[in-house]
Amino acid sequence: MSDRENELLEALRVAGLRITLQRRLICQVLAAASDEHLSAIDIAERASGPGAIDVSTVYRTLEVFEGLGVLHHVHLGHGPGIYHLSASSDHHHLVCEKCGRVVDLPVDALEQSFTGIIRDYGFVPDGLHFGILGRHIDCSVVDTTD
Amino acid sequence: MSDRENELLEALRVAGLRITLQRRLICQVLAAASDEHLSAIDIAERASGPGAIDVSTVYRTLEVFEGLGVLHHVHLGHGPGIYHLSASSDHHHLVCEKCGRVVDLPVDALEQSFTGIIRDYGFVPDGLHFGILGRHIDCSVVDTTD
DNA sequence: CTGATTGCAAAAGATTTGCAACTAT
DNA sequence: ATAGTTGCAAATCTTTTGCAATCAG
Repeated sequence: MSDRENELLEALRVAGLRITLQRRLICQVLAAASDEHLSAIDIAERASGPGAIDVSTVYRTLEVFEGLGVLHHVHLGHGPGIYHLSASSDHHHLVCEKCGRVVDLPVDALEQSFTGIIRDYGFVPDGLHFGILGRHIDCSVVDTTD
Repeated sequence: MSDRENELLEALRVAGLRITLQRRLICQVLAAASDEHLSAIDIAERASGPGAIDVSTVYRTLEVFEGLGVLHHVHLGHGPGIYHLSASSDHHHLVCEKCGRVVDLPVDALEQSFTGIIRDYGFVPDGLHFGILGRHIDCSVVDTTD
């Protein structure tokens, strides 16, 4: 059992919540996929073959983990939200509207501009919860598809 | 009839599309609400009392206007997309996750940081299509609600 | 006239919820 | 034992789509 997986289960224990088979499986999937962008349905399918854990259970479990602060979800454009272990969430997502690829952007890369916004607008961007949409340079050339 | 309203109708004419009563009404609503954040359903309701124009018609009409480049929609967090006349869309939306208020942010305010991202990541953020979530300073103080 | 447009109803996709059965502690 | 969890089915919400009827040009 990986460290990350154990961390998640430990968070449940500390909170006095129950550790069920379904939760174990979900933890495994999350820990194994820390660099991927998984939707709740992806997680349900990976957790033990297609359909084995009900999506409602997955949503409820993910909600619990978010409440414990060990998980976040982000929205990368249209389509389902995607889930991330907290420690691997400290980056923004640059989502290309053309090709769909996602580039990770370390938080500090935007920090300076955000400082200006905080000063001038009294607003603290979270930035981790929604992707930043745009286009790769390669995808920015002449384009009649949209 | 306002200038903006006329512009929208003119865009339809130029494209050889038809000007129907429903489209006229939708144009009126859009022109009158250029500073508001309206969802498709808001627009349907305002267009002529509750339920008078079918939402599917509203969605199709808004889609046409987006295709003509005179309208954009943005996503400000969860919930429905909101629609904006193009000329009034040249700002980003700072959406407070706590109080829900939206602060408009001129594009140039983020331009500099985006320049850095373009250079370092080969990525051109669009930024206008999704809101930037975060919190007002006032809403950032101790908070146990999430 | 004729194709563009509409309304209605139904579908789709993501997420949430009610509830009875089940299980970890 | 009992409160937390699960699966299932149904509901919700936003948006899309099929289709026959209607209407603008």
